[in-house]
Amino acid sequence: MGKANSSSSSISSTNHHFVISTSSSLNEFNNEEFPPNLNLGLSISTTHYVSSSIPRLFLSTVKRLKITRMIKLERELRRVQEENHMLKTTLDQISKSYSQLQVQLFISLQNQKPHQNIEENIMVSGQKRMDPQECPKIDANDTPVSNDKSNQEVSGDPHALEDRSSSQSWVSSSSKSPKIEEEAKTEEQVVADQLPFRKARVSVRARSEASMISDGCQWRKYGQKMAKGNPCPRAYYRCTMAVGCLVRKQVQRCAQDKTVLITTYEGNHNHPLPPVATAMANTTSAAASMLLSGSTHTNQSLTTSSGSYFSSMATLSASAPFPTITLDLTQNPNNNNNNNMQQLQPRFYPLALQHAGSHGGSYLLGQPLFLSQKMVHNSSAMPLVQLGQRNNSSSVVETVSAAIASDPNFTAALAGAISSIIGRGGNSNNIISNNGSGGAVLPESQSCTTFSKN
DNA sequence: CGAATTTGACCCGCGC
DNA sequence: GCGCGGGTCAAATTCG
Repeated sequence: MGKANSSSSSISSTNHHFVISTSSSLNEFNNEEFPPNLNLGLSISTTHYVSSSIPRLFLSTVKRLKITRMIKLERELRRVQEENHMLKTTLDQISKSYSQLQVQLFISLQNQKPHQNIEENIMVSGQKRMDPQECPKIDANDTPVSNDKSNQEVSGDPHALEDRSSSQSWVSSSSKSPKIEEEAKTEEQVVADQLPFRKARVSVRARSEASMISDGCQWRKYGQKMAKGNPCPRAYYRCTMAVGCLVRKQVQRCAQDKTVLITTYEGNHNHPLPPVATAMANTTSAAASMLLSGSTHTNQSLTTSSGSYFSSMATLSASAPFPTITLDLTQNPNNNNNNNMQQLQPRFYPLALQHAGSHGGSYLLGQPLFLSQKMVHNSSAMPLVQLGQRNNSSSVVETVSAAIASDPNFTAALAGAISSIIGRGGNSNNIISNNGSGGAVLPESQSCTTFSKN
């Protein structure tokens, strides 16, 4: 500013004091966007007193000019702050929309080959297709292992998102080949560029007597520890289906109800998964995606509509250390006053699970879908997809995609996905058999599949 | 004998 | 800085 301006400001008699306490918005403006005068005005953040030696008339004139100027600056500042606030809000919304679109895109891509055989294994969300040599063990799991769901969960969108956010450590510590490592790194970079560094987890709680529920993947135990607050030890497993697979899981019995087995998955598979696992992965990935894209909002409870099988709620926790999705399916479905639900009981289990502890002998299936969810983000409850609907043609992916597309509320998306699973009943990929009524028959023991927070 | 599991030691982050 | 707890490593052990 010119000399005149400088002098005028220096003789200001006002006690005008610019406080730029919430200057974050201002900082975002380029200097060029700022009127030169504004910069000057803001720079004068201290009170300036009048010199008594200056003629009174001149002083009042200067004072008036100064006050006028200050008022203008204040208005400008207010306007800029409001504009900045609006821009931030808009950016926020765009970011969320972008995340959701990413999920949908991924799901759509996967959906192009939804019902292929294992030989045509689909790369898990956003993951590259592996060379047969890189994943020699994959064919082994022709058994329609249901735990795919766990895998899927890990490998699905959650992977896409989680992996990107969490795989770095896994990759770096793994013994994968340089080629794989490079590819994985690329994916990670993509994710890292797109998402904040967060690590999502998806847990599965199953009511089972077995020590572990098979999920279609091959796991190797690498540790066991006693966790605080739980008399039951926690076992640590890593996926061995492919070299350098980033997925790990923890298995522990619920302290309150030892019949409930809690399996927590983390990371994305870097190899193809059995179709069933892939389908589930899509569902869980959608959940994780929503979780990750929702940022840290306040926890919210969501009660499903009365017409669906989902009587309780799912829980998504974005709180540290890891955002986790919790789906509690262990509750007794009979408590649900849904007629359809009871009709399916007690023999229909949407999620095929295999008792790993029994060496793959018997399969555990989740009880009739019984979801409990708490949503972290979006509060608006979306109408749930009726589980009673038995659209065999709709895949989990499709359902989830549609649900997410119509509303970001994950609860609904998950509900739709699971409902489609039920609807498919005796999918060839499932171990469970179709009893003709669209439900899967559960042999012997019953288990609940639950996604829970660790 | 090789692969998988067990288990104590170690590392790291976090709270006090 | 120290202790605690979660997670991982790796040698020892077990299993097929």
